[in-house]
Amino acid sequence: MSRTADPHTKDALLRAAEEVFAERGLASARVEDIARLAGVSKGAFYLHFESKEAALEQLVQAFLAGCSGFFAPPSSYPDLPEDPHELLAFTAERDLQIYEFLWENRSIVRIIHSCRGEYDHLVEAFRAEVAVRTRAWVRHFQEVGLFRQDIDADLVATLMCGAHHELSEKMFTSDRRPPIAAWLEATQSTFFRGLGTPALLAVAEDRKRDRPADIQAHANARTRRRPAHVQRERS
Amino acid sequence: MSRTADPHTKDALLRAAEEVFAERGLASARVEDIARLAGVSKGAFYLHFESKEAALEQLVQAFLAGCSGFFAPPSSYPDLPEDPHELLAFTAERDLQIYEFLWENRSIVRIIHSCRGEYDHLVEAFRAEVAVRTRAWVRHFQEVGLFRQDIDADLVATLMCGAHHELSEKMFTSDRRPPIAAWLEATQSTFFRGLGTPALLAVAEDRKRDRPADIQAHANARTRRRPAHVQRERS
Amino acid sequence: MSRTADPHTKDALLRAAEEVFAERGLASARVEDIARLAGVSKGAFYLHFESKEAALEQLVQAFLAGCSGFFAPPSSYPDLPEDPHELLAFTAERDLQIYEFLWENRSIVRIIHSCRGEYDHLVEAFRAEVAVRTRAWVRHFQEVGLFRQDIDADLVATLMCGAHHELSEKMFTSDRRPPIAAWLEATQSTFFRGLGTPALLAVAEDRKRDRPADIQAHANARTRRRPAHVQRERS
Amino acid sequence: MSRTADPHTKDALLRAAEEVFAERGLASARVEDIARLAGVSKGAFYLHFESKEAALEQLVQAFLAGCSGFFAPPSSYPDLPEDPHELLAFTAERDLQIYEFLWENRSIVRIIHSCRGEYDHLVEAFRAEVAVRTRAWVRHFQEVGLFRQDIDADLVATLMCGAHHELSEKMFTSDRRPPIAAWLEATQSTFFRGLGTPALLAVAEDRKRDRPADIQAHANARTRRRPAHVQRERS
DNA sequence: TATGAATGAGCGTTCATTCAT
DNA sequence: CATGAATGAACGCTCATTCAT
Repeated sequence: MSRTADPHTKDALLRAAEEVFAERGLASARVEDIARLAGVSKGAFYLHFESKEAALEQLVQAFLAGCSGFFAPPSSYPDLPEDPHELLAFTAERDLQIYEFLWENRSIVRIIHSCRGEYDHLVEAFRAEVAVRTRAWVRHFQEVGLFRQDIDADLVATLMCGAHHELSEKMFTSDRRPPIAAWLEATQSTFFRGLGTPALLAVAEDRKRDRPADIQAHANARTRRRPAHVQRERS
Repeated sequence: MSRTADPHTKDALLRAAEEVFAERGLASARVEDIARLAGVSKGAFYLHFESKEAALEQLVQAFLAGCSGFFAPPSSYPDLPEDPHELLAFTAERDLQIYEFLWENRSIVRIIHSCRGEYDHLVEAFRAEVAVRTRAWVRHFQEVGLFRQDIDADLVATLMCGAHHELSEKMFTSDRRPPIAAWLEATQSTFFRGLGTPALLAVAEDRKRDRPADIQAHANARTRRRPAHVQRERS
Repeated sequence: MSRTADPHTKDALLRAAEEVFAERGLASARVEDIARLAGVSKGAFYLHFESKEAALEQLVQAFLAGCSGFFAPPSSYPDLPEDPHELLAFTAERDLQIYEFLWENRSIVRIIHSCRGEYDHLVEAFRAEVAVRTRAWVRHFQEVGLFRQDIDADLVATLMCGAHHELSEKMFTSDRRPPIAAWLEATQSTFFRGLGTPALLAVAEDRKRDRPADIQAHANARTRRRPAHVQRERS
Repeated sequence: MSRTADPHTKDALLRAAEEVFAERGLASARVEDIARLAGVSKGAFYLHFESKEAALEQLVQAFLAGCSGFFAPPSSYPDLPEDPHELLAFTAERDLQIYEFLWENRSIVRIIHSCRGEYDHLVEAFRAEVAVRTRAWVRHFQEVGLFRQDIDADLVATLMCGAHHELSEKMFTSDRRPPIAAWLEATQSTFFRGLGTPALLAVAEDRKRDRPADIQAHANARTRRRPAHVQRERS
């Protein structure tokens, strides 16, 4: 009976906000630009969001929720494989998924990277959580005898986060999809050598022999973009 | 040639700008705040700077020039030691100096980290240059047989830049000076193991034996704050 | 002639408008609030009223029409009693009815009192009319020898209007019904003494002796709310 | 040394605000209009006032302060004359001064009269205070035997406030100065008859004989416009 | 040089009104 | 008739920049 809401509008606004925020920064992103890019009026923006900040928050939180889903701490996997082979396979696959997700959400990642100053409360907790989880994984690897005992888990987590942070940024410098699998391979190799025990290196060596560089086979493992309500099928 | 302006004013404005930019972000830093903090009027600001952006630019470029001085590519050192021991000592000392400089200039570093969006042209070139120089050093280490041949210098430079980037940020999370030398020690150890040849590891092992943890001896090596043209004489 | 609209809707909208206007003032009353309070949509509001102002106008005019009905000039009563006793009884009863009506419509009265500035064209004519009619009554009382000849009917009408205006506002300061009859008694007494001839005072004295404070007998004389065209049948 | 503030600006803005508020009502008065009328820019307005409301508040409070000065309660006059003749002369003079002041500040009075709804907190206290002081005067007249004992001081104060309220509004309906003294004469006469004891009436009669209508002699007693911070000498 | 009052473009937000359903 | 999403003109306020002193 009523005029039905154009289901496109809110999504279009979110996408437009994503783009404008990523392009112009948060403070200088203009609501008018977002609305124009979404093809609606400024008023329509305020029909869907309390404020400019609220739109950013929705954007960021949807992304963060997605991230969290991919990057849980080891304690949250009751059936985490004990076998080193399988554990490495598991983490490798998880990293691929994460990078896939980051690639899909590269606009938001850029926004988040620029969330310094007034808006960083939105991501500070997230950054801290990522550091904590990374450290938890480092410790887990120490406990199962794959990382050396003489490393400082906290510092190492910092280095790994930074390296991945930079690597993921490198992904976004061009619009072409980078060879994620190869990058991860090299990154893992570096950190495994840098932090691993002889046991880890042996297993890694085994794995390399098993997978003769067929590592591109994941490219179809489409992860959803905005996981919840905003599907983005893309057959 | 009349009496020149109070040389204190411009300097005070730069310091104030540094603080306000770091505190409030670039877009929401107000010229009025900068002027007030410097103890001068808004008008005085415009006697010294074309615009808010110009002040930022001067600030950033003075810092970048300082950075460049510390972090030259290997080709610019005609007398770079060939002896691995000395080379490692040289790079270790250089890294200490860089971190010292970063710590001294932590406000600007924070600003630069937030230079996304509208202002990133100011630092993009710098980031790229850092990456290029890091890669040059990686290649140099490969050439002298200290880093493995099978690593991708470009990717590895990315990882190292990212790790150091994050590590330097970690420096700024508190206002207390962190144990820089220990951090660098651990970082170098990780990357040396991750990327080095057996030759490098042997040398590193030697060095560790030689320096029985006296690594705090640098704490007084005050580097000047704004190295180049921004001297703050008027003693 | 199709089925007419739900007659409840327009009425509900008028009631809601009355409440919202009275509560928030005219300029800051929002159509959306009115519609929500009436339990209909914003669109429905515009099915019944041209604009926000039109709704106000209907509201005010319905009230003014009601007022006019109660407070006609003496010339419009062909059978106005000539006997002073009866005339005083008539005007006393009329005043009670007016105050009763004002009490019933206190929301609108409050709105009207705030109708300065942009909307006062709606009530200016009414105010003027009230003044004119009051003056006509003053003159009538002069003609029948109850008010003194040496008073300025115009000025006196102003004073009386103002006094009643304030008195009626005093009614609305609390939500409890005030002792209207006593108030009117005292008010009439003051003005009768202030303006009346000895003849009037004698009659007033008589009347006071006749009515031994039975003045609350009117409290059940419910006058209808919106008297004229806005009847709320649909019983 | 600095560019000195145009002393005209703030005053011009206050006067302009007075006019625009009086003309358009508070809610729909546009800052831009005020600034334009004052001959300055919108920004200049905010240089002098925190907000639109703040300007109104300054305007109103300066006026209220002036009013209070003129209309103190009897208790604040230690040397209030006991002689009825002199007391009446005193109050008559005071009323003239008040009306003079109201006439000078008629724009603000109009604004205040329209201060219903969102802004009435500014004047509610004032209205209440006026009522309280009026009642105090009524009681004083009762105590000195000039007003009858059987009147309700509270109600009577309401009537008098209302009458004067309306009378003062009548002043503003045209731009020509009304015969204030004559109006007050008639008003006092009405209320003295309505409320006074025979003693008061006798004194009033005396006074009327003494002053053969020379009542316009006050017209040059210019009271200053904005009394507060702008002087209040007039010993 | 230095000041700070003045400017005015710009932006976030509101809300009366329209219109597709 | 009814709905409520969409529109867009306002308007309050901010702040970089100018300029008279």
